Amino acid sequence: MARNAEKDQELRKERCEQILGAAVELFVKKGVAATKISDIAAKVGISHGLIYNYFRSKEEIYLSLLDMNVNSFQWLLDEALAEPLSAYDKLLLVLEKLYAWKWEEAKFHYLFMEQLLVTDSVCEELQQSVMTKSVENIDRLAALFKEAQSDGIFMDGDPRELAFYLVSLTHAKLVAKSRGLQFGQDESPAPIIQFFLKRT
Amino acid sequence: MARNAEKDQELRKERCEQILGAAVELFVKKGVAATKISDIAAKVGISHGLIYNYFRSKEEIYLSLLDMNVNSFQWLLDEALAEPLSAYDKLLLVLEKLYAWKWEEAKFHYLFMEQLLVTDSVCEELQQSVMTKSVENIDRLAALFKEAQSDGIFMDGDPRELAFYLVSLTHAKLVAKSRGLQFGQDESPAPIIQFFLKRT
Amino acid sequence: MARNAEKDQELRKERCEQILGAAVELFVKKGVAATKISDIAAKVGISHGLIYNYFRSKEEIYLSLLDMNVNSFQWLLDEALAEPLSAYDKLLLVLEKLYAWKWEEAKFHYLFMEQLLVTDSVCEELQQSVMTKSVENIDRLAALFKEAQSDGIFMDGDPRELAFYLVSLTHAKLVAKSRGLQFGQDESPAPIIQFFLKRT
Amino acid sequence: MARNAEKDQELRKERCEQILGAAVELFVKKGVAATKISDIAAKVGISHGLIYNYFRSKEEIYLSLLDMNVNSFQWLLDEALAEPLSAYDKLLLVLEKLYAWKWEEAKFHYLFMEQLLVTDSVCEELQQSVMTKSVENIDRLAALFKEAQSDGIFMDGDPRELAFYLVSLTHAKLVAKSRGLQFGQDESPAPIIQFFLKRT
DNA sequence: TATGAATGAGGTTTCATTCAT
DNA sequence: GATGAATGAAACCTCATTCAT
Repeated sequence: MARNAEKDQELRKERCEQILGAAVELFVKKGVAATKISDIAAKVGISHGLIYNYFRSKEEIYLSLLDMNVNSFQWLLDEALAEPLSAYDKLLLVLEKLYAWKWEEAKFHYLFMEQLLVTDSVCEELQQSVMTKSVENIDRLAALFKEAQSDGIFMDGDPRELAFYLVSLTHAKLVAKSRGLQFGQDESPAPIIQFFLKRT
Repeated sequence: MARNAEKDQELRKERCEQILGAAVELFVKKGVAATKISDIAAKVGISHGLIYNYFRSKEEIYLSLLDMNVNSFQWLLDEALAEPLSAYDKLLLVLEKLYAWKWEEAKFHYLFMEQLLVTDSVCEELQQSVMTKSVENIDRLAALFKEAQSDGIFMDGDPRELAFYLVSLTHAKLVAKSRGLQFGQDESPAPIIQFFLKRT
Repeated sequence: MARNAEKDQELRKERCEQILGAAVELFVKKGVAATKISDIAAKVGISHGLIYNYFRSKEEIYLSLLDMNVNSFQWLLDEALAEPLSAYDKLLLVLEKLYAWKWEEAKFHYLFMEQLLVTDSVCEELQQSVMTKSVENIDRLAALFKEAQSDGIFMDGDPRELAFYLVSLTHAKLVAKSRGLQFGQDESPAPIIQFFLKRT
Repeated sequence: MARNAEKDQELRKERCEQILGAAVELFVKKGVAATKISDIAAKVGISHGLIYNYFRSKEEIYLSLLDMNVNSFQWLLDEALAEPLSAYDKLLLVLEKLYAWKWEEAKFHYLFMEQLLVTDSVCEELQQSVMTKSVENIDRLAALFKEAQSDGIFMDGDPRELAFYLVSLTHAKLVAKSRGLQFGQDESPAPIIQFFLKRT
């Protein structure tokens, strides 16, 4: 009995993840409004009605993804910052972790970050909550930049601005990769760091 | 009695522009699918029915914007390249022109460039035509980078990759600006060029 | 002044006829509901707005046509019956006159007769009035048939039924002709009469 | 848990038939353009949205009916021709079968036959396909007429023309019946054949 | 749990009609 | 008289969501 219930829970969680995975892919490709519940269901291979056993609405799927995504970025930072490394190496680590994200996750993150403040598609309170976390994340990145600047290896400039550019460039590299417009030979995002090195 | 035909034509063109202006703003803010024809009409201050005197469908509005936008970028490059300047200064000029775009136009351009290859929302032939132009544009930018590299002042690297990053960074600066997250003090995009300077 | 007013009246009448002519053609070809006011205007070569200087509504155009058409059939019968001919020859004359109608007029007449009783597209009172005339017309034709039967040359049978068949066959011949499916060699509808001759 | 797949399929087919039945009735009564999807839905007793679970558009409903109808006429001929009867008796059988059609089906057939060549409402290819079948059908009827003529009992004349008249007269009798304008006493369409008998 | 028929709010689009010019 | 921009009611169609099975 308990075993079954436990197993059920696991299956349930797996289904949820399948649904979210399909959804993020479609949301990124076509936009939230243009993605139909039945598209998601078809991608997972279930009937559209079944989606509602796992999520109350399309909105809820979107909000789940949003939340997961911001938290995911937060964890990524947590992990990198916890390492006993120099600021420069921590930044490198962040880059690599970001770059290792599934493309859709990364894209979703970026699109979402961009649209958060302009859009009225997200309810106020959530917007606040996610925005807060988002700004916190940027600030922690900025703190890293500041540290790397005082180490004398990074270029001058507003650390928050530079942090934002780092995310943008990583995103651009991901976009290029996803397009098959692979520039350069290497799979690593490390060269992006070079943009921020001090000129003599 | 017929009205003044010439004036009519002018008014018609003006209405088209009003509609396109409202549309690009909303498309950028909420996405094409989430933008209602009646939203556009309301923004212009006309009835939804009137939109259809000027465009056959929402799709046609989108395609018009697409075409205008790619051409607009092309013209921008044409103008900058025609100047009797060094590669570096031409790049600076491109940056300034890009930055002087209306925010929505720039955003639309970027979003579109990103989604062009991933999406199936644009009909094949148009996609081809716009894609061709888009790639041409990047290539012309890349040629400028190459020139600046051989002048010895720019960093090494695939010129097309760098060109893509230039556009991305400009876009990022625009996004930041539109958010009111103005980093730094200056309105000029010139500092972006510094990212690409050679390190010693 | 008076001259001008008179001339104006004439021009006005001409325009009305142009409009009605275009309308009947389109109504027959595509049905009333599928015919747009702007279709009619385009066929006449005027702007759609101008139609409303001559008719209050699309409905009014339809009703005008209806009225004209029923009256036209009535006149046709009046003329044929007024001739000093045998019943048989009068019928022949009716046939020829019917056949000489413009195709659209004939088609409109037939379609209308068919639909009158089944449809709810025509307001009650008009339906009554036109129906009355229509039945009168059939009855006068039937009287002719009866006369021809008592002359001993026509087949037996309910005269009204036979009269209805006469109209149907004429219509069928017109349809065939309009299709370019001309059967037989002759342009005359006279052979139709032979269907009704007595067998020995 | 999935429901019984077979039963589902059956229910689905039934719904389709309900919809088509309601549609043909309304199309015949008011014309395709004047028939609203919600009219059809209301007649079936379902919501308008449900129609689109079974047909992609109003056009598709119309095309389905068209196809069914032409095929239905073809089958009717097949059956009659397969009987070991004289040409005359086969014609009689065709008449009876035609007359036994549901009124709407017959009316639709006739209206459609009439409008096929005049209209531009049907897409070219389908028009070709249906037209071909339609002409084939008329030709097979005509062959019967020819046979009956050589048996010496039928009047002279182009067999295709006579075949077309046969259909027209049957249709006229059906119209008369549907109107409650029952002429004569009998329910049988047989007397129509007498029109085509040879005169001495 | 799983399905897909069913609903209906809401979007897109059409077009009869009006009206300023 | 003549035009065509403008309106808005009403049609078509979509799709999130519910629910019987």
